[in-house]
Amino acid sequence: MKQSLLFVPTLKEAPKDADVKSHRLMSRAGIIKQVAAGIYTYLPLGYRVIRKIEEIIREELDKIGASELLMPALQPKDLWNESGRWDKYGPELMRLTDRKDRDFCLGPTHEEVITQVVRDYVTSYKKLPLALFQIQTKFRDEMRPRFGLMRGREFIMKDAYTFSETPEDLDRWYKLFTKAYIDIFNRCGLDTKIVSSDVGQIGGDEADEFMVMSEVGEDTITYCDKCSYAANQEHSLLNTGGKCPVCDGTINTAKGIEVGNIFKLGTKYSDSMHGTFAGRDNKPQPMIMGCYGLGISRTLMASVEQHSTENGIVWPKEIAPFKVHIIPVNKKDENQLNLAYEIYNTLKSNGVEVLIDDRDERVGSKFKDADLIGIPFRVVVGKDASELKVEFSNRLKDEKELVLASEILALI
RNA sequence: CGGGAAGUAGCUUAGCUUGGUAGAGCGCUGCGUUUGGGACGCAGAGGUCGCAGGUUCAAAUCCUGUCUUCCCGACCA
Repeated sequence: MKQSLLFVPTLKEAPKDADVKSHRLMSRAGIIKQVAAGIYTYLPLGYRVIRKIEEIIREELDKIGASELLMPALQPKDLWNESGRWDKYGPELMRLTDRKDRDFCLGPTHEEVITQVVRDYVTSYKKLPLALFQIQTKFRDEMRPRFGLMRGREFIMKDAYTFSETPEDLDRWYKLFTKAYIDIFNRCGLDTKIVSSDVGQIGGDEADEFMVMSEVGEDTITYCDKCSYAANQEHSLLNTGGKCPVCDGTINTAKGIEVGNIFKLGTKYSDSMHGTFAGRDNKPQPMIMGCYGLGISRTLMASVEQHSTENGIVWPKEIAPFKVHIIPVNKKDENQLNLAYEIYNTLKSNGVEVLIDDRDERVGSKFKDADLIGIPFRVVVGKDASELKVEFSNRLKDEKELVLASEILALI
């Protein structure tokens, strides 16, 4: 892609409303633009990262046998009355009426819709188990949206639901999703801790959260300094210096961003919404459900929070909007420009996502922008172009070397 | 929803105390000079001073109301 054609509106100064690092950087780097409190536009660069995260999720969920569907954001009140949540959910539920004055809400989550879908089609144990997921924009009228993409009123989420015949099968799915989540977050370059949590609004029997350790996190995690014990503080009620409930270690606390949560729902929704199937004895029994959320826009935010300095982002390889950034120093120097395009074409024809800064900017501005937008590999084509040499840097390792243009493909 | 802060050009902001022609930096347009870390000169464009009412000869400035945004808290994934 030519940078002159890519819409990357970078800013020298961050908008004053951006307070946390990731918000400042994403605003300055042309990743997102705020539209209202907790509502954002994903600009081309940001949307590329979103799609990378989504693809990783699709690959990993495909591996465990979950299939993707897409449910409506707009949902009728009737369905929410079935589960009883129309009245229980409170003002966080975005409610609206259509022209006939019928009540609807914008889905904050999709247990009701998915239960309706599955109960109407799956009527026998022979059709179980089933794992379905979607990637969709969710709506929650937060009392206080904050920290950029951290807590939005509109956000992108992957939500999955499993339907099992037995508790043992639910346990199996729960483990499969746990493993898939670990792989997804690893591939997104995020270091996560799995902590046990309260079941909250969604309800159910058991729940775990995937936390990215960060000072701007809203949750407090208690964890043991010796063993692998970790829990959300609201759940564990432990404090720093306390004794580990599992071993003889000591409890520490740290802030975390919740990027994923998984719940064993049990029969909460299949009971209230008649999600039953004919069992092996031909008697109706409720489907045993699990639900598995993963905040995609929040994962983007957490990743920037973790992989950046005040000067810019350094994307983890797998979610970087591009892999290589080529910067011709002086466009008027034919040697440089030709070599830059030669490298560009070679990389492109080898399937490498590459961005070339072909803009009529001074090189200083190009470097500053490149630092900001954080593409992991950088190729600077400058004064050594006549000898076919360029400066190659791996920004993840912060090293620079002069290499032959022909070597680049092997270095990335 | 309680407490605090802030709304002036695309972004950052000065001016407000003490009412009297709305200023700067960045960005943008044109011309020239520059060209390995956000260049320089000259000439320009761009503003319902959040909105509504009030006081006044006169309001960005004073008063009232309202909307929006951010931060802390409570709540929530």
